[in-house]
This record gives sequence, C-alpha cells and structure tokens, in this order.
Amino acid sequence: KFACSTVVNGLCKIGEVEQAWDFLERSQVLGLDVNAFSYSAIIDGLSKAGKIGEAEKVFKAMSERGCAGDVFCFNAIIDGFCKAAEMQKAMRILHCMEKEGCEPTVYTYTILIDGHFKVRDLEGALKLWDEMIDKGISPNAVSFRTLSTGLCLSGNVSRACRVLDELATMGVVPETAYADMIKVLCKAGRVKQACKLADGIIDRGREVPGKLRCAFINALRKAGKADLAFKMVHSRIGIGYNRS
RNA sequence: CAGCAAAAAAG
Repeated sequence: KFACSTVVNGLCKIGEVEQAWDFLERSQVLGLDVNAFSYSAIIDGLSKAGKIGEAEKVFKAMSERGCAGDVFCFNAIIDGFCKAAEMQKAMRILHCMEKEGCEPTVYTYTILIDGHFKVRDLEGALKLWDEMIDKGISPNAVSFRTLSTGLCLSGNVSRACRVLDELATMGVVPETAYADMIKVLCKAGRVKQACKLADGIIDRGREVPGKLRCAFINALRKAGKADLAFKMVHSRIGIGYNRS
C-alpha cells in the first residue's frame, strides 16, 4: 500500500506517467487499496505533460472508484487546467472542492492566481488573492512573488506596492517579499522605485541586510543599471534616493 | 522527510 504509491510517484517523476497508471491499475486489480497519494502523482504528471484530458479522466476515475480526492489531487488538476488556460474549469474545481469540504490551501490559490495572470486576467487574480486572505490563509513567499510578478510585469506596479503595504500593516510580510519586490521592480524597469523601496525599508544610516543587498545589486545589473549596481556595491546603506 | 504552486546568472 505504501510501496505502491512510492513506485507510482517514482515513475511519474521520471516522466513515465503511462507506466505509473498501468501499475496503479494492476495494483488495484490485486486488491491493494490505491490512495490519493498515487492519484495525485499521476494527475500531476499528466497535467504537467499538458495532457489535461487524460488528467481529467484519471481524476474522474478516482472518485468513481471510491477514492476521495484530497487537496493534492485537486491542486494538481487545477494546475492542469490553468496550464491549459482553461480558467473557467479550474475555477469550477475550486468550488467543487469547497463543496466537498476540501479546504483550498495557499498552493491552490497560488496556482489559480498564476493561471489568471497567464491569461492576463488581473482582476481575477486579485480577487482570488483577496479571497485567500479573507479566508485567513496567509500568503507565503511564493504566493506573494506570484502576485507581485504578475502585477508588476503587466504594468500594475503601484497596485503591487499597495498589496505589499497591506501585508505590512497586517504583519504578514513573507520573508523574501521585499527582495522579490525589488527584483521585479528592476525587471519592470522601475529602478528608481526599487531604490526607494530599498532605502525605505531600513532605518536611516543602517545597513541594508546582506541578502537584500545582493539581490538588489544583481537586479540592478540585470536591469542594465551597472552604474547604480556599482554604487550599491560601495555603499552598505543604500543608494540614497530617499536620503540623497 | 510517499504526492501539488512561483521565481531564480547567489538558496
């Protein structure tokens, strides 16, 4: 029972999803109970391979065989629909899992938010973000990065900054949020804004934390601002857009 | 420590 999902998992990881499915079917015939672990691995494998139709079939087979899908299975199929840009179907699964009493996680929302950005539905993405927070699910570094990247690279820098501010007032800023925000601001060409943010998050005269400094320097360099990167290398207290 | 998301030329 344990070994079965381990094998299925392994096969999926090396891209042998078909074989994994085969193995699962055989295990089932042998009377072994195939659990959600195995199904999620296969659904995920198919989703990642772009075989959303197959994934959907397996997803259905799962419940028909009396195996209750858990949040991993739901997330995997939702991810498949998102990757296929089938957002309405993805959303339907979200509502479906909620109806079945399976609570979405921060993963679920991150997948959906990313999916909405990929089809340029900013409002949809933001709505999900708010819904997540309203549900009391704290955003983590990945989910914030997904949101800030999606917003900034689609020209909604100020909206992204606002979200970060909101998180700050709520006291739930993910660990790498500032570094990520600075990086994506640079990538979006908003270098000055990135500098101000970097300067603003430390007290006047204090050192910029090492991790942030390095991320910043690299981002500047990648943004083609070698001069500013150089300046940052020589200063431990920021670039000085705020203090000048 | 059996299965799911983003970014990444420093995890």
